[in-house]
Amino acid sequence: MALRESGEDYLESIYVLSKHQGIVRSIDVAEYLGVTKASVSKAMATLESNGYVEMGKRDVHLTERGLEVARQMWERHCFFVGLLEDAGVAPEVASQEGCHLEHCLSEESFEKLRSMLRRDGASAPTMTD
Amino acid sequence: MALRESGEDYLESIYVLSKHQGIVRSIDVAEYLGVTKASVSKAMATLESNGYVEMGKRDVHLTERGLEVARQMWERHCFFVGLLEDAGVAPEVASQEGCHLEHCLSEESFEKLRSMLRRDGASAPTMTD
DNA sequence: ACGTTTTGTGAAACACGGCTAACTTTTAGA
DNA sequence: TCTAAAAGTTAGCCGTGTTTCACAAAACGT
Repeated sequence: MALRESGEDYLESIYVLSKHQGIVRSIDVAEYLGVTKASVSKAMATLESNGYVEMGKRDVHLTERGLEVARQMWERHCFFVGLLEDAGVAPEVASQEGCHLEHCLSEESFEKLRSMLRRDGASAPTMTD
Repeated sequence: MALRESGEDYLESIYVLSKHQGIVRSIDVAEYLGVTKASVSKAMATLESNGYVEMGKRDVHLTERGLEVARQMWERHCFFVGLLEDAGVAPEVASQEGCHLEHCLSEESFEKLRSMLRRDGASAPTMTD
């Protein structure tokens, strides 16, 4: 089953939160994304059944497969946010809009765009990979 | 009521088709977007009730309000498609992915991005405004 | 160790945007 | 002009992703 935009967002947020916290719980994801814990619960069930995450008693973590997607999304996020910030967009707006841009391109297209614009990892929005 | 991505796509396609044809019918929009005429019918009803289009006996046309949105979307479409093509993405892929990119940014952010990348109207994908 | 608070889940509902199927209306050809 | 094809509408369904509300299960402080 193909991953949708919201699924990618969930994976990405688990990835980002795990860098801050180590252990990530559903409630953390809910707060980070601004959705209810019921939404996270439902989403995690789907992601788990598709092999993107594993759920322990009181934590969620990415599988190898989920990690790959999450890293890619985060990379794109950083790229687009940096690009927008360089263009003069306010960080908060850039971050918000980058969240949508990051889901629009295929792997190949993204790589081509990044090569052309070669932003050389400048200004990761919050932290580095 | 705020316009969603699909609403913007409908307006944009009416705009593009009207430049080819003059008169645009629901069926033309359906074929252009690859959806059923039932979907167009439903969408047009919503767009009309929100003042974006007006429906004659056998045509649909944009209101001033709808035209403004449509032109903006088309402008962005051309920008992103051109950008991707310059990056080496195949025209067909670029066009498809541009369709999604065009909905991600606010007016302000788009203008800033365009200023920075200054692509000077090069290579409008199909026709000019 | 017990009760309170926090966290997670399940059921039911909703919005959205598509679809099919059946129907009506319009257009247009013989 | 009349009938067949094309175009449009309506009703009902589906999948996705939310929500709220009620409840279950852990975790934690005293």
